[in-house]
Amino acid sequence: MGQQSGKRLSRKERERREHRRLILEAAEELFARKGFHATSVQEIADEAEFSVGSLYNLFESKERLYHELIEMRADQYLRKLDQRLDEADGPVDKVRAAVRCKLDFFEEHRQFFHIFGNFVSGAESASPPMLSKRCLEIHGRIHRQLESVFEAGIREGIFADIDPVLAVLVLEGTTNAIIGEWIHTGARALESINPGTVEQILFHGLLDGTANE
Amino acid sequence: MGQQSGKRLSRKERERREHRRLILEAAEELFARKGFHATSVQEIADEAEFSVGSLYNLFESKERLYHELIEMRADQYLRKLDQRLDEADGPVDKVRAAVRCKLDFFEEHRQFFHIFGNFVSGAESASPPMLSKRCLEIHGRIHRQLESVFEAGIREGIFADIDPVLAVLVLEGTTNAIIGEWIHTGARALESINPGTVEQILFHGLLDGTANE
DNA sequence: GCTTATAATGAATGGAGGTTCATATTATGA
DNA sequence: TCATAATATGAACCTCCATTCATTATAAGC
Repeated sequence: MGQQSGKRLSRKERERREHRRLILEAAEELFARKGFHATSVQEIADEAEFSVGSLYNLFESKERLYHELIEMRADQYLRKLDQRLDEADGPVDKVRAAVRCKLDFFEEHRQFFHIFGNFVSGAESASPPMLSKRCLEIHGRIHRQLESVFEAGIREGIFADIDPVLAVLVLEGTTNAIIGEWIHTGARALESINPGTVEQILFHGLLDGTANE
Repeated sequence: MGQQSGKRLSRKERERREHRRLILEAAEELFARKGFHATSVQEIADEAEFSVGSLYNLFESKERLYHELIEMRADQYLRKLDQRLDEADGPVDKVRAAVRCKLDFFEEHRQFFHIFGNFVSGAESASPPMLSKRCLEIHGRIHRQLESVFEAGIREGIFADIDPVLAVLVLEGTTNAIIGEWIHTGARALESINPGTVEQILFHGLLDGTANE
């Protein structure tokens, strides 16, 4: 009985995963709207149309559920970023790709930005129980990916000779602020903000290129 | 008895304020380290060496205490920013002043960054009970101040013709990311990050000025 | 010193919510 | 159809606090 070999999963296992997915989605919605502490397990279960007990059959604890949610999205994002970077040619295009990738991702997972936001600000030890090892690792990988793009660009003389770590921070900080504002003002889609303008600023800065000082 | 006219406060009143200050400081330390929900009123009282009851004589509720703390720092920051902007001459210098002001402020109130971070990411409705009206108003004022700097700069042809709102977001996002990283890595002081470099990037962008495309 | 007003105290209260587990339900297979 | 295993359920349990308030300590006025 049971455990199929290789790819194929038993119906049981497929159902289990589907149920987990449903609960994770319900949780995302609630965590995003009300935060970790203000969301009760009962509410999550209700929203997903399961009992509390079932939820606890699928997840070890509320905290673990929270972590798995973040890990899921972080993984998803990392995969998307890797792919887009791979498709792009040359440092400038790769930076463009990274910006678009992030905007696209958070347009699709708008709610997640509220959750993600908690660890933007370096709030590791904060209330929603600190990120899991796994998350920090993904975060590190994303940064390293981007750093290497800048390193390449600097080597090729395309980017100014700036600490790549700083460059990544500027990239991340800028996109975060823009996404935050965009979500905050409830704009329907990111059309309202032209990604080209963002890139324009990132690449050329705020000063008028024609004038001086 | 009591209520002095004009400036002079009764000893009672002065003590009252001093006690409030002590509690706010203790609360800042704890909220920053553990977040709003994970910090108990008992702990705050202990840290400040008061009884829980006394704390409740001085503050209406835990939530109000939290809000007053944020309002206090936000006020402080707004005053500092106004002053620095006033002292600076011309748009470029004013932007420089704004960057330095922020770096200075969070170097002095490092802990507060963790609390502040919660609302950077547009997490208005999140767990630490949504910002007070007052806070949002201060936040708005800060942004408007900066926007007007950019507007002036654009009018004078010094800055590129970019939506001032966007320019402010870039400024805020960049500095947030840098301060976050700086605190995160536990650097002793902001010397480790040269503000000049930050300004360099903000003004001139990431591309090498000498090369092209 | 005595009386009264003012402030400080911390044990008791009440409510909220994470987790468990005895029971009920459904699926499986003979 | 019945016996057995696997799942689902939600009420009860237990812990943790925010808040209150009767009591005690302190200060002010006489």
